[in-house]
Amino acid sequence: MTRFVSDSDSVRRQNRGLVLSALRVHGPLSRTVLASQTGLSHASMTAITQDLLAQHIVTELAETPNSDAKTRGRPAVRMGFNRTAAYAALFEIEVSRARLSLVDYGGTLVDRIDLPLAPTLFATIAPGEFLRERIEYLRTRNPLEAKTLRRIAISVQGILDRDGRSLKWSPIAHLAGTPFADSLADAFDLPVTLYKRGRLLAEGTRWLNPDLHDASVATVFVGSTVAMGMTFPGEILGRGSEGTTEFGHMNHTPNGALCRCGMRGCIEAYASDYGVLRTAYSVPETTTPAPSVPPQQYDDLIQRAEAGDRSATHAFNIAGRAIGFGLSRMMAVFDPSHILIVGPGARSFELMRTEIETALAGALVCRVNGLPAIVAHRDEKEPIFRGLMMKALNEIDQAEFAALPTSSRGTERSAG
Amino acid sequence: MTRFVSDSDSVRRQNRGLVLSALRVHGPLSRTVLASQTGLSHASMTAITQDLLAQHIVTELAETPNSDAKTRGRPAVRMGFNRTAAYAALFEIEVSRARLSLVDYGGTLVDRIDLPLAPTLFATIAPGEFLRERIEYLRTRNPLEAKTLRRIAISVQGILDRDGRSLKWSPIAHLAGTPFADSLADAFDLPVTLYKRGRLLAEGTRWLNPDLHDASVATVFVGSTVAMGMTFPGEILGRGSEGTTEFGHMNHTPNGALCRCGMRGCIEAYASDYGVLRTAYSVPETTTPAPSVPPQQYDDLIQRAEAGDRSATHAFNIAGRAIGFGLSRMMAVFDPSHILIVGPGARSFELMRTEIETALAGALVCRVNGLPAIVAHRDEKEPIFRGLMMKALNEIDQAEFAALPTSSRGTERSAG
DNA sequence: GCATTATTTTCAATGCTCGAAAAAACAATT
DNA sequence: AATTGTTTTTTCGAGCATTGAAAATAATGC
Repeated sequence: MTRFVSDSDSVRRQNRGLVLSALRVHGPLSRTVLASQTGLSHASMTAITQDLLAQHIVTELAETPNSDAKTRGRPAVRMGFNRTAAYAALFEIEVSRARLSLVDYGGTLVDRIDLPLAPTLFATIAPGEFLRERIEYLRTRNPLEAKTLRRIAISVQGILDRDGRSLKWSPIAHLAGTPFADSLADAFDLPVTLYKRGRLLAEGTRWLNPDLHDASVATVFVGSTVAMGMTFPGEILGRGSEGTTEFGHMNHTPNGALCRCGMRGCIEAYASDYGVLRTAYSVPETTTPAPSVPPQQYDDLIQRAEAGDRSATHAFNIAGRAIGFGLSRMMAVFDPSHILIVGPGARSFELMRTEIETALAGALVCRVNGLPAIVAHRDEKEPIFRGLMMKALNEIDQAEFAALPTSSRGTERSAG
Repeated sequence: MTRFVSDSDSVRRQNRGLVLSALRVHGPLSRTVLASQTGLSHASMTAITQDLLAQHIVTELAETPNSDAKTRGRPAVRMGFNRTAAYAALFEIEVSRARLSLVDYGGTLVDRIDLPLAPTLFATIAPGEFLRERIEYLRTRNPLEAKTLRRIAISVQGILDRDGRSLKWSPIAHLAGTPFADSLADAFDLPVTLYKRGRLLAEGTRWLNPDLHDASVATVFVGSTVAMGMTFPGEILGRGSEGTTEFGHMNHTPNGALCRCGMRGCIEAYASDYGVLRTAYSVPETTTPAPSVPPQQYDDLIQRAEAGDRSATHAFNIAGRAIGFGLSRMMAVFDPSHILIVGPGARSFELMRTEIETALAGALVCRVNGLPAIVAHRDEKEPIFRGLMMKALNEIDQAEFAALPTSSRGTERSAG
């Protein structure tokens, strides 16, 4: 069932959620602005903010005695998140590194731990155990915040099962198949959620780039892997597995180059760092890819190609072709208005551009709707973190705080 | 904005919609069953059905004096749609034929007109004009029903614009670019909605096959074209353009066989009737496809292949390969639990099965999640009609009848 | 005719929203 | 210093849809 009975409870949840959502998107707002943004009446706005204040979810901002913009009338009091209302622990797990961050309800970083990840690590210690220890450490280092820790959110790479409770496959060694999310949930008695990295990248990029809010966007990561997330117009944050793809492992050429995943002909096998290097150095396509490539080596190749080196430019042409046909094929199913190329490979975008656009031009959807706008952004770390944090905080907003019952307004109503 | 303010109005709309939806899915139900199906209380059920009865949207069924199943207690009175509450005109436009049906609110066919469509027709007469005349004719032939005609729904082939108001491209000659939906809406002052045929096929198949309700399904049409629609678990009917694809025009082979759409290497160019015939008769891939293929010719080829004819089986292998790799590539974006092959080409499914499954087995998603269940269904006309009808009736349910205000219950409340 | 049983309705309470009017808080003017 | 104007925020009563519990209804079985 997707649709449920609606009653006064769901009305309250919906409208409180609307208010928290508006604050999440726009930052601190006055009641009047909040009313017009959400579409609620001023009367309801008063009632809702009174509740949120009483429950210490938001606070009235002590406005700076800002003399530069004096306006007439009663001054607006802006409401902002009470940063101590909740905390979230955010884990970003990648192939060779991990990072654990503690953020407050307002979205400010409180503490952070960086962890290198040896490929053999999870063969030695159970992932759940390892993560539990790190979070425990973070909690002892921040005892005050630990008390109101409300959620653990984890960014992972690979294929999640339908419930999103564990990985069915992952490029991160020895991680798939272990029930680390559930063991963390048990250990800390907190909700734990897994998110696919490529999808967080897409949603995070949009948070950092509000123009993309009314667009449909395919955000492609190009680097040590190839991944893609989709975002749809209007929706602030997709629910469930919406927007996740296995783009990097879409077939490009039947029986083609060997991919790290073990299959043959994946886009990643041509367009990721190891794929491009393999082509450039004429290593046979069926050679098993190394677990990781030194960033320096990849950068050097880009520089060589930019300088005009034949085998290097050829390799990027092949990569662009793979990405281009992949996008062209994806567009038969999802037709975005914008395509973003993000990650280390974005630096080589101009080297791939012609091949990508040529491939796209061969798609009927593109002939009919025109080419989508294609833009490259270098940095991927910031949007991934932002996406993960926004997911976690939004979950607290909607699933926990919006659902809270009224703090018994109007106690002395008995008289009449 | 996707989310809106919730108030008592939206509560009523939601819950009335829930009731109408339950009746649409399960047929006539008693108030008690309706209450447990929707999750609403018996008290609310009484209120809602009273309104629906007063507004002549549903009627109490005069139960047949069914003596075989005597039960104790007050007998349940089942509620069913009032068939005269509304009527919908349904147009199915295809490349060489069109069909106009008049259905009542209960889903019963009232009248139907079949129309052959010459390829030059819409060059002679504006599509909007042609459709208007046919509907006008249907209305004069059914004057009583014409009075409560509430909606016109049209099944088309091709690419719709983002609002779904017109076709940006269509295999139906001279149809794209004409604002026939809007001119019909003006002429009759009624809502007119366009739906993509491949998507209706997917949704209609699910209405006829309730097992598929909790599954994610890719429904592939194989015949004079190749098309695909997606349905998602739980959702009764997808909204907007959800579930539409251009699967038939997904690229299979760069610079490959010429497709009817003018592009090269589309799946359709290999797997549709003209594609298979072209391969079987070794016609060059770059030969312009005929506008349509006699069904007999296609059937003959299937029979020859079934009999073991080499060039015929080869052609179906090529077709299966195109469909298989298309599905494998689609699964990087949408990963269904079931794949349905529907249409004339479904008869040749066994000839394509090995190639399809081999291609799917090469996808990482399939290695991880297992192969989806693949089933063939011959008939496509019934599910398309059913899908179109259900779309139209569901729109009347939700957008019109669920949104109706209360018929002022409890007039004499002033006393107290 | 009366007990039993399942369905449906009635009733009072609850909780949310909303429009209109009032109150509050400040700037500008007299 | 008091008054007026402006904008924000709160208060108040009305309206509406939901709900649980109790009552009414309509049949069967004995």
